[in-house]
Parts: sequence; structure tokens; C-alpha cells
Amino acid sequence: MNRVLDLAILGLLMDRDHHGYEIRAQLRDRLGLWSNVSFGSIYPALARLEREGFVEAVAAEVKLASLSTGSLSGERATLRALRPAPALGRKGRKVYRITDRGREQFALLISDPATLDDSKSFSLRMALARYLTPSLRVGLLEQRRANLAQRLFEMRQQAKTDDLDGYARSVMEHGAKAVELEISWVDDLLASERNNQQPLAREAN
Amino acid sequence: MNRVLDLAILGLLMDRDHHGYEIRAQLRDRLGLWSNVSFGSIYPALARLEREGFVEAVAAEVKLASLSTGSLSGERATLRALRPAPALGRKGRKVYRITDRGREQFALLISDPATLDDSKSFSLRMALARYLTPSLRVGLLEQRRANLAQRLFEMRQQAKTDDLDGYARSVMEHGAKAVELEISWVDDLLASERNNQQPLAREAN
DNA sequence: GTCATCATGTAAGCCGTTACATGATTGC
DNA sequence: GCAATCATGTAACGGCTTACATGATGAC
Repeated sequence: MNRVLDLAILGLLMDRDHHGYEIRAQLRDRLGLWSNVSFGSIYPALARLEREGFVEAVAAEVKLASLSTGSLSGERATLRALRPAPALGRKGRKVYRITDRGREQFALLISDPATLDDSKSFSLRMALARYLTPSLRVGLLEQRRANLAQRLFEMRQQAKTDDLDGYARSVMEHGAKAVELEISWVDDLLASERNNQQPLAREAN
Repeated sequence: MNRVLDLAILGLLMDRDHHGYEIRAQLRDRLGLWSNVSFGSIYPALARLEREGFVEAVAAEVKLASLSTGSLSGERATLRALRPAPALGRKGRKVYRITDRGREQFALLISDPATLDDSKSFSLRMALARYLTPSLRVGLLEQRRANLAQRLFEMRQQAKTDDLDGYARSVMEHGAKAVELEISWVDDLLASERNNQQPLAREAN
């Protein structure tokens, strides 16, 4: 249940620790999906992932280096670090880290062939494609390509049947063009997988 | 509640009567949305629309002309017609017709400015745009255009920030291209609304 | 006479949102 | 001191899918 959000969250945590509030922005900015998943989805999902042992709450590191204002005194930071706060870091933050079992689960979810005809979950997998082996990547891309080719065929057929008025036909034709655009995207990715060593796998950190 | 499915169903019924089973295929083929809405959505929606007085069940015309096998005896047809079956036509079909109140409701729903940032509901409205006045059409298109321009800007910004790996960036860039494609579609529609009398409004029947 | 398709409906459950409730931190 | 934002969580509810249950019609 909730597999695609699980995949997205675990994918973010593969990179580094996050707290819940932050995850929402990262989902939008790094994984490109959905305009803002609500906290009403994120927090329960994190709680469930923790219960299942895929993530764990960790003590938040103070991360002085990331604060661009150099005027922050080390003293204040130290005071905060010494607060009683048990599992919550500085502020009320609850920082999560992916566990080994979580990494296994992530590998399962991302290579699970379910729901390939879904554009959202395909985009998500591609945004996380650096964690896939080259052969899994190519397999995923090829499946998606076949899927899109099929849909394009059906839409082209539909757009031809002329019991449609101009507006409805225009919608169909634009839909077909959008599918064509995605096919050419997939083809580009496939080409760069096949031709050479991947220029895409540059790591973020 | 359930406004977008209501709009789609009423939109189909604006054209002609339909029964539930048929509506699913029409949703896909004429309105271009969703790969097959499930019957578990359609039948309850029709029942609710009937309760609310927006549609009514009508006696299905027997449509003998459509039966290619001439061997059907009038006797059998008469027997069936005399069956207790109250609202069901030939076979178990329940054919629905839009009411006057339903037409009002349709006009309300399609011109309601809610949920314009949703691609699905915009496509649906465009597929039904022949039922809109020219000024409502233009208004809808302009709002959508502004919306898309904003999203494009945000995505372009995102794609530039270089803490993304190549795959994630590729996802972002493709997303931006898809938005661009939709913008040019909207622009085409706007141009054909403005320049001349609409060549798109050709009626289906 | 049997099988695929047409046809309608209900029940359970998933997944997500909105609204609510609470409080800390930071900037001014 | 006050407001905006950061931060976490719960409860209610909405809409859609899946699975189930049933039966008629048409083709062969």
C-alpha cells in the first residue's frame, strides 16, 4: 500500500537524511512529481515506514556548515545541541535515516514492474534511475517505450474517427503529440544508455 | 463532490442518451480522459445524478434497424417489451437522458473556475468546449495559459539548480518541454478563437 | 450449449486531501 | 512582542479502484 509515496520517500533518503517537513519540498524539487504532496500523506507514511523498520529516527546533526550567515555563534549552536530533546533534533525536527532493510525495500519497489503505464510512477523511477543497474534502466525504458507506442497508436486511431467535433479532436491530437514527445525522450535516454558509458549518472554529492 | 466525473457524464449526455456501460468507452474515446474509468465509479455516479434530478432513465428505443439478424421474431420482442421490467430497455440496459436541470448543472460545472491547474479537468473542458460561449472559451484558455507559464518558469528554475543528477534533471527538462507543448497548443486554440470565426465548432451530429 | 461480451450493481479498501490542533524559531 | 514560517501530527472525508455477485445476449 502507498507504494509510490514509499518509493519517493525512500529514494530521497537514499541520498541523505531528511525530516518530514523538508521532504515535501524535495519531492517537488528533486523528484519533479506532484505539486506539493500534503503533510497529511507524508507524516503518516513516515510513521508507517518507521514501524516497518525501513527508516529510523536519528539525532539531528547541527550542520553548521550549511548556514550561510557566518554570524551565527558556535555558542548558540552548542546550547541547542545540549537540550534534553530526546529523539527530536534542534527545533521539533524529527530526522529520518534509511535502514538496511529500507534499502532492500527501495530496491524492490523501484525494480517492481507494476504500474508502468502510469506516467507519474515512471517519471519518479527515472528521477531515481541512478540507483538502478544499467540493465534494469534499459528494461524499464524499453517497457515504457512499448507502452507509449501502443497508446500512441490508439490515440491516432481515435483522432481519425470523424464523429468528433474540432475541440475534442484537438484534445486527442494534443494528447498524441504529448505521447510522441515522451517517446522521443525515452529514445534519447535509451540512446545515451546504449551508446556510451552513461554521462547521466553524475552523483549529486 | 465528484464534480469532474459529473461534468464528463453530463457532457456526454448533452450529445445524446447513453447507458452506463457505453459511457465508459465514450469517456475514453470522445473525451480522451483516463484509460477506462471503472464501473464502480460510473454506476454510482449515474444513480446519484438521477437522484439529484440531473438525468432520468428513459425507455430504450428498440432500434430494430441496428439488428443485422433479420430472424428476430416480433413476438419475442413483444414478450420482452411486456416484461415487468420498468425502466430497463431491451436487454438489461438502463438508458439515461439529461434533464433541463441537468443542462443547467452542466453549464455551471463547465464554467466553474475551480481546478484549472489540473491538466485532466482542463482537457475535459476543452473536449466539451463546443458547449461554451466564445468568451468563456477564451477566458478558460487564457487562465490555463497563465497557469502553464507560471509552472514552466518554476520548472526551468528547478532544472537549472545543479544539485541534481543527470536523470533527475532529464525528468525536469522533459516536464518543462511537455508544459511548453501544452502552451503552444493553448496558443493555437486561442489564435483560432480570435482570428476568425471558429473552424473548430463543427457539430458531431 | 457454451463462451465471450454486454450490462448493472454493491462492498471493501486505498490513497490522498482538507481541516483541525499545537507549538517552536526567526526576523523585524 | 508579533507575525511568518517551520515543524509535526490527527480526524474526517472524498473519490476511485478492485473484487465480488449476477444475469442477458449473441456468435459459433
